Amino acid sequence: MIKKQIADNVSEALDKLKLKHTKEFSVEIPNNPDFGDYSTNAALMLAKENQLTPKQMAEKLVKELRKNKQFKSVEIAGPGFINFRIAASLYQIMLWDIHKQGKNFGSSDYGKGEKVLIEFVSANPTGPLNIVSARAAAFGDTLYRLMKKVGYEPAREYYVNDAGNQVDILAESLELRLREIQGENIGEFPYEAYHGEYVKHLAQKLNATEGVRVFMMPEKERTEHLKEFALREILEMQRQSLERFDVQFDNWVSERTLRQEGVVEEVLSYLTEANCTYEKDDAIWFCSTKYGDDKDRVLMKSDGSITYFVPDLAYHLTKIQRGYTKLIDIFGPDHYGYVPRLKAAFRALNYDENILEIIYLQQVNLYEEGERVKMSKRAGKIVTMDDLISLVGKDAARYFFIARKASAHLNFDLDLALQKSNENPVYYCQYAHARICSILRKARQENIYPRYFKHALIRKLNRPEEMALIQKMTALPDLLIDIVNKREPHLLANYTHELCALFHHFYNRYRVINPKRIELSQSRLLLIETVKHTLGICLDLMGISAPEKM
RNA sequence: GCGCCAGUAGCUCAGCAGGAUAGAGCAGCAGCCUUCUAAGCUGCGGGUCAGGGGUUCGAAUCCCUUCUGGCGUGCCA
Repeated sequence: MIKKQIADNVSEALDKLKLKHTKEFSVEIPNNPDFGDYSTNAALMLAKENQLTPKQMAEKLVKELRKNKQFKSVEIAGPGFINFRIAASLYQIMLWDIHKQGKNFGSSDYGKGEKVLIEFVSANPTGPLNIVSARAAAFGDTLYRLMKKVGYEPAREYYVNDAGNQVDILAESLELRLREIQGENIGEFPYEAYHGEYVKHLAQKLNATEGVRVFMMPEKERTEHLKEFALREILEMQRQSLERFDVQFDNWVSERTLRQEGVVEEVLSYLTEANCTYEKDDAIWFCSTKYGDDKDRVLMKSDGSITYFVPDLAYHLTKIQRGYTKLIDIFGPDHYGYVPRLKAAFRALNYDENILEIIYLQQVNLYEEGERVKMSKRAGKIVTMDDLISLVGKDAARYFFIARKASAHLNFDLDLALQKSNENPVYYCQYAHARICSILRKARQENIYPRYFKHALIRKLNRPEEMALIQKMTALPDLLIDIVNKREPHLLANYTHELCALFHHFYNRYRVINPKRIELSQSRLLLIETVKHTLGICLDLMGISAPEKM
């Protein structure tokens, strides 16, 4: 809010002084408070084009800018930075403005209602969700919340790969376990099959309800039946895990359904019409090399079955047909090699490939007693999303996942998370919120309320710690837009932590409630209530609860 | 081999569309509860921003290069 105002002030000053300004300059909050509340590099950036030295340039600007009463001071520093100190009165007005906005603070129409489809998690329906899925869930959901906040119309979608090879293997695994339960000697459990305990549980459940009846069906029917059962159960399991994580999807799209609707044939015909398929070695290929991929890709295998790529491409095309103008896919690191062919297909079919945006999440490594935990899905030896939530709780897990940027590997120390102590930074933020609530409760008991706006009242606020809190809060609306543009929700975690730090400093320095100084108390209550709203907004965007008490 | 991601304090990581003295948490040491929540605060120590070149008023940030680690490179999904 204030940044933009200052930038406008500088532009006005430049116009008045008839100085050129073709290059962009920035307004920043300096890390060193000695350099003021805000600072601009305008003189450094624009000196050259005006044939002045940065210092001369800065002097002219400063003279003009000092006429503005919102600035307590405007100084030149270093090689030609212009440093501003903001008058307390401006901060006071800002505070009131933020307070009035309540839960809407930070909301904007920046996205102009653009329809964005965020696809994430989309794990194979062959087992419980793992840690990477948990990371994807936290990341995708927070991105969704952020985009909504700044005026996009986003939707969350989960693509269910319920038609491929893997599901067949799942059905076979289930059948073997079922035979085992019924006393049959199945020999050694096949290497490729799913070894996880959950398959046994599913088999037990099926055995309890249907028993040997399963084996009275003809083989084909039986396989279908087992598949249906396993898919239903596992999807429900995944849905519940996500719910525990406070992640909901607007839409679950089934690959099988898509196939039944004939999209596979449709896509193949599109690609054929576009003249980019050919036959070789009994298979049908897509010449993706022509469109930037590093090798051609098989569409239909020599056994007549279709590759994963075809229905997935079809699925992406339905997103466009459904009116989305931005498609964001959140992928794990194992999909790197996959994206060029998807982009190639977009190009081949004359869609703007820039509609499709991929965010790669790097892998998550778990550490236990300083050792990396080795996991193997095949062997059924994995730490699941549910395990993690049970272990560290939803709030902590979400915070951990969001606090690291997507492109960085994430080392998750289980011992540390297990300790459930103050080592976990999420408590730091939640504690600030609970603390504020506690003060507000106390104030109510003493019949002191923050509600009423009076100039005399907010003018009581002038301490550096108070100004710092207000300054931090005013930065939120721009920050949210910046975060969305960069697709980097971890910046929100940083911000939240910083805001809380400012509050804890303030708290330790000053008393809020002081019956002898009612107006000061009221003004500080107004301040901390505003911090509470702001903090609540941040936590909510991350899907972390904001406790009233701890 | 090629591609992607990473290398910043003892550990985990911020900072990177160039900006002033590189930050936080944890770990270590020393303090702060008769007053609104000590899951907090204050102070101290801790760095060749992997190495080397370059671009410029200025580089952790941009370019080139070397080294190290991870991942990817299926007629799997």
